[in-house]
Amino acid sequence: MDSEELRNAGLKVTTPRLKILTLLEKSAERHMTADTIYRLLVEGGEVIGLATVYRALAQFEAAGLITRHHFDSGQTVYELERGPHHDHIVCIRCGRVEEFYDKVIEERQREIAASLGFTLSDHALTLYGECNSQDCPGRQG
Amino acid sequence: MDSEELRNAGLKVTTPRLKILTLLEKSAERHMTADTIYRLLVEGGEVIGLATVYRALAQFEAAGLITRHHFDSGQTVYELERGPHHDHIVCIRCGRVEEFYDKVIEERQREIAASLGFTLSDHALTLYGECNSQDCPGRQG
DNA sequence: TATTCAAACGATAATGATTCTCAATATAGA
DNA sequence: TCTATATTGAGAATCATTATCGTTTGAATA
Ligand SMILES: [Mn+2]
Ligand SMILES: [Mn+2]
Ligand SMILES: [Zn+2]
Ligand SMILES: [Zn+2]
Repeated sequence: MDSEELRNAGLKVTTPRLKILTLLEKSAERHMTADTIYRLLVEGGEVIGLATVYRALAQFEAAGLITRHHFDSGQTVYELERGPHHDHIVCIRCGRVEEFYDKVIEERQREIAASLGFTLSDHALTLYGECNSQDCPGRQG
Repeated sequence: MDSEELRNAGLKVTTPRLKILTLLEKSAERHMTADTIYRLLVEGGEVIGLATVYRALAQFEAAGLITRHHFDSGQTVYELERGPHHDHIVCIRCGRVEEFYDKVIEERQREIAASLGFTLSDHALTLYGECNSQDCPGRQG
């Protein structure tokens, strides 16, 4: 249950936190902005403040429950930390986000950091391009 | 001369643009925020507006004279487009930025995009870690 | 060289995302 | 159930960036 996750993370089990966590789990879109989360909850009839959403997301991230990404769109997007690490490719036309993991790239990153005298602690890799989805506007066809 | 660069880029040769371009060329730090550029110019006795700096940087970028990066620090940083493409590693303690280019990673990116049905147009890769610089605060020793 | 006018400028207001403040409320433990 | 404390929601504040607007300037032309 979500209450468990919050307790394990050292966070009090509160109604707003449960609402947000549940939304993150059930939503079809894995990558969402704070405002999107806020809006979805409000549209769903919930009473919650935008500041609370931001606060909860910051706490979830500190607890390792979620990760945040800065795609070029400007806003920060959040996603539930489930499964192994991965990076992203974003369609510059329709915004679709796909995930990938590449062992070779991950290894090279470690080697590069080491060769430059850095102790690697994190990385951000995002690819941008045009997708071939049937729903993507601007597809030649 | 810098005037040449502006003309070739299809931009009028104006005093503010020359000041900014010259600063970008002469500054020891290759990666700077708009505000840093503005402040350095003002401190140097120049009269210029922050809005003008932002405008000029946007035009320079559109003209391919500079590139912009979004490191996790929040603000956008700009750098003169000189030499070949490269990515960055940033020290999370002192903010030092080093550049690198890795052929293997670049190739893998193309392959990954293709395998996911994307036409790759750009990418952003930034590594984060702790550097071993003598000047880096928090170094053990 | 003087004239002209669209482009560019600088000051400042506006915007959008995120964070802070604070009085009211809810949680976890006694 | 009672209490101390953490959390909440509304709205103000902040920070980076962009838009507005009256004035100035670059560069083409007379
Ligand atoms: Mn993801
Ligand atoms: Mn660089
Ligand atoms: Zn698409
Ligand atoms: Zn350092």
